Amino acid sequence: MKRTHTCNALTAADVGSDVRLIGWIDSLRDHGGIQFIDLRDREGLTQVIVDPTNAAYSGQIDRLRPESVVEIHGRVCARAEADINSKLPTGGIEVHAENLVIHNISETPPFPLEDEKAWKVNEDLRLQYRYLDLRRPAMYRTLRMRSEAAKATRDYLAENGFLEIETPYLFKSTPEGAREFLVPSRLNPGKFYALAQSPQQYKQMLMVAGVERYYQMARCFRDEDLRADRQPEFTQIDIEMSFIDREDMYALVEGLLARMWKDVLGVEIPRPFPRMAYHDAMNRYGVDKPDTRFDLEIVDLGELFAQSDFKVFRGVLDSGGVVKAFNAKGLADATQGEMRDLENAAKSLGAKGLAFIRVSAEGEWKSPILKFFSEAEVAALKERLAIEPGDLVFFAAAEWERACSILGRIRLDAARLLQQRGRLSIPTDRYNFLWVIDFPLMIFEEAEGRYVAAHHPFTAPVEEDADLLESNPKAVRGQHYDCVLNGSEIAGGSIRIHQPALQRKVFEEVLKIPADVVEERFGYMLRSFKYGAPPHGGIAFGFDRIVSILAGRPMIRDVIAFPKTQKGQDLMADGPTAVTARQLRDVHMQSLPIDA
RNA sequence: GGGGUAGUAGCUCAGUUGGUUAGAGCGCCUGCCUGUCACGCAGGAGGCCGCGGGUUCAAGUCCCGUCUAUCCCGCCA
Repeated sequence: MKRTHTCNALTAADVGSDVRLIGWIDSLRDHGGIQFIDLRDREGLTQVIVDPTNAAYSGQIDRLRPESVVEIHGRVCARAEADINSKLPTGGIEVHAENLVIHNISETPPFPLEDEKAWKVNEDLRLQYRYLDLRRPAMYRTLRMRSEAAKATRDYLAENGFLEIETPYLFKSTPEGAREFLVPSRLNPGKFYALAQSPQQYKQMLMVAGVERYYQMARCFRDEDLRADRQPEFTQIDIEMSFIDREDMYALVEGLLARMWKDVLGVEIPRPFPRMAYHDAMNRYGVDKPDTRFDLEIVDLGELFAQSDFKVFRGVLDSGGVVKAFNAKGLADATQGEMRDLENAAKSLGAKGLAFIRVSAEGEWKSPILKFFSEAEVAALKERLAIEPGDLVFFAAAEWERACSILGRIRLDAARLLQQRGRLSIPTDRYNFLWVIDFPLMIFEEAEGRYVAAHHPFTAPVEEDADLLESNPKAVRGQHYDCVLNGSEIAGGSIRIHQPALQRKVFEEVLKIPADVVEERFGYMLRSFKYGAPPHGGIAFGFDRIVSILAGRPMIRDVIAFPKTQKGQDLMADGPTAVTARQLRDVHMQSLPIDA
């Protein structure tokens, strides 16, 4: 080994020993007659004393630059009392260099590598030089947390009898779900693989195969537009179990998350997790992944305005819609710009406008719609929404789901504004895990004029609802469950259908997929179910999202070693690229002009 | 596909109603310095103001287009 110790290892106990250290020059302080080098490796920093008169290396030290890699041979010395640096674990000692080997002189880095400065650097530059970005302690820390989270996962699942099994990334195209990355087949001219968007079908086949307990840290590929929390390739903790029901899955998952939080953060999380029905989540928080760390809950005003003279509200109610509101407590001083942003956000979700009541510090109500309310309605609003001076109340009147979504979005935006004003605190070290359950199995897709699976077509209906499959599909609840943490969906799964007849019925009669298409896409699956498919169910965790929450980073790019940009580019290696005509010919493809 | 934000020195940014030679901090280079740890001091170099077009006597600044990054909507069974 080139080193005897890491740069975080030496303490007063090592004084007098001869050591070899190797690492990067974190900083270089030249005082003329004496020079200080902070030598850095992934573990920490050690101060090295360089004597410019030392003939063993005096000819070389002028070449030293920050980020160069050097090997130091020297003796550990105690620092004088006044020179001790209490900010460093190694601050009580320093290494006096007796010899120095320069392994690599570094050019000046294109951006500062100090954590506090680097976070402000343009991300495209950091991505282009990702190997330098990752050298920063904060980035190394997230990589390490990710590794620890993966290890906790493997430890826990292995202890619970799970087998880690790899499934193919090269799968066949199943255009039912997300857009896929296509891979041309050289050996099968004109045919294509698709990169797996998830191991869903394989893991169910493993259950038919009698594996009983499967998991995998699976890479998944989806060719959809990206977001701060979405990458074209991402990692799932993919789990499937046989002979279980929903309660077994909740217990397993709660145990796994508790283990991760314990092993990575040293935090005990309370169990069992609370549960909330999808309808309650939408009604109270306006989303299916509520952040329950703060209130600002939505209130239904249907009864209040059922007989109202205010035509806008009354009309929506009469046509089957809802009227809802929530009190953004203490936000009456929202600026015009902020109100405009909120209204635009509401409009982007299909609102016609964003009605509000602003209550001044003196208690005066100001609102464009106030004149339409009766005195009784005003009094009732005040009571239902606990309206006080300084409050700002938002309304939505629309069909149920739209009204919920609009206020759900405004609720989150309002919370952010309240946070900026210091009137609402949403602790980042609070972990509100939550099960969202009782999702509808199917939703009616207006554009296609048919029902589509809300989750995926393999989800089993809740048993007592199964009779409604044909008569009233939208009333059927699925045995689907989402695990939500602080407003992020971190896992989702379901108990699956394991009887071939029911699965075929869902495909053909409910989802209206033609029989020949069902046979082509899912024929093998239906066939397998005829040979004794066990009852089974599973779940998949968004591993990148979990790690980003553990690490306290707002975007998953920060917890992926080599992420892609919003346009799917790898700025470091510079992909994707064009390929040669020869490569295309090999896979029986031809490149056409873009506008052809 | 749509909407927003940003792009000025290696990095982070300032640049007023369009007006002389485009600035600051950090970094970089040179020199000095034996106790610093974001060392200090003195001096210096460094600019296609993203790119293309337009308006104007005059554009970093105004207009149009375009590229890149980013945030959001659609999309993500």
